[in-house]
Amino acid sequence: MISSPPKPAKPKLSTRRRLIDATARLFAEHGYNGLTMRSVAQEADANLAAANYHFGSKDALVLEMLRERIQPINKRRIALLEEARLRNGNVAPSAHEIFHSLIFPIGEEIARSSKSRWSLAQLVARTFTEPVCFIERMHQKFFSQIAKLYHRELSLAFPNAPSKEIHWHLHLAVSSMLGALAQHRRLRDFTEGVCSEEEVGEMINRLIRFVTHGFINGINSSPTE
Amino acid sequence: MISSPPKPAKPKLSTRRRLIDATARLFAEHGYNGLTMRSVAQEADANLAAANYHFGSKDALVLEMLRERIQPINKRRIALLEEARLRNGNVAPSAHEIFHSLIFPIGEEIARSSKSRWSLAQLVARTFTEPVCFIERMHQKFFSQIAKLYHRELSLAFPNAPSKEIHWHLHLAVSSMLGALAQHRRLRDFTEGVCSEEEVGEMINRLIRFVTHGFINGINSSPTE
DNA sequence: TATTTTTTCAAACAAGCGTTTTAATGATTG
DNA sequence: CAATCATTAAAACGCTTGTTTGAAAAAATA
Repeated sequence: MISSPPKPAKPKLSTRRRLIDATARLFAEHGYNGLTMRSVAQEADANLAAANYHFGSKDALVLEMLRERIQPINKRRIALLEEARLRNGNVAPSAHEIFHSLIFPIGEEIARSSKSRWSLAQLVARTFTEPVCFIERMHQKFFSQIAKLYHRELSLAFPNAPSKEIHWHLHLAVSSMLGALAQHRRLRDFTEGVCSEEEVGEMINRLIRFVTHGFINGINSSPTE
Repeated sequence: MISSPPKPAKPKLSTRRRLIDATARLFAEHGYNGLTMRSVAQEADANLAAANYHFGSKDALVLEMLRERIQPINKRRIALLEEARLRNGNVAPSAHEIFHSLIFPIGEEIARSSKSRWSLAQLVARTFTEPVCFIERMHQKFFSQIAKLYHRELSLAFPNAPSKEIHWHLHLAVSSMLGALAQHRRLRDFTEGVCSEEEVGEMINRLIRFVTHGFINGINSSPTE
């Protein structure tokens, strides 16, 4: 017999919290159009009207979920860039440091969200793939400035490379990152069971090396003026 | 005055043909869930019931469209591999030749489909991103064998590399390819107008170089035994 | 031309969607 | 305790979805 209260296992989170978490899971799995208010309500163990009460609409709910999930990643990116700059004594960070700061924070967040580890990977990837226009707008708002930042940073690391080449290969690097995140759940199938989705850290490290090398060699084998 | 018939501009294609083409456009743009039978009928200038009459269901329609679009690409891939092998006198193709054969056929198909050039890029990418389970099954059917083929080919090109490393980096290369295809339509926005989506050939060539370098350096900076 | 088969069309079907409404509940404050 | 507020709950709204129906039109066959 235990003296603890009969229901200690469920310190039930707020409805709002459960709705956002459920939205994240379902959006990652089924995309915007495949996510329904009813499925969210069921997954969150809440009433159908709760989501509309707390957020106003489906759009606003998804938008809030995305904001909450993506902003800390971007802040961490900027922090890692600063860190590298300080470590080098105000010398421009290397390509590897730059792409580490871009990709590593995602790995950290995936590791933090212990349950259904790689759902965040899919969520980030879906943000870029979903055709819904408001996501594009949000994405532009959230990511256009950080894209400019990385272009500046890479221009410092490769002062001889033309701006257009940096644009091209940064685009390829970001696309590769998103592709790898989106495809991660298929890793086991694709590799016939040899590689496992559990090895998220492995994936992140290999991915950083992969895009770094792709970027450097791409830049170097292009016209330098 | 011309002797040709009064309506030479519209040698109207068969309803079936128009339905498949419309499905391809709308699937690429809006994904499976965003594609509706009514939108297909309107885009194809056909009756709502026509699609169900010719294909039986929405699933079957999309499946047939995907089969028709993807199979020629895979055949071309295998042909290019054969070509490279013959050119080298039965010596294993290089990494660049291998990834060229993987990616170049997509560029060819994009160039062939003159109208709305990059919609095929999005279509191929969406095949891998869409959560609909039957697409996953189809994808497995269409792509698992070709994945094995490329793993074999790369094992010959890098005889000292462990099989698992090849699996990892082939997965990254394919993911990068899909990511680049999916993100291609954002190229102009992402690069602040510096790069244009029109330069499909540019993109394909850079992409081939990018993943080749990423793969080679990734393999070489891994344990070799 | 007559007959059979194939294809088109408008209309309707049940099911699922996001959202709204109205009432009941719970918590907070005076 | 009473009163005010925030939250939950069930039911319904109008709309869109994929699919089916039955008759009209077109094409093919004899």
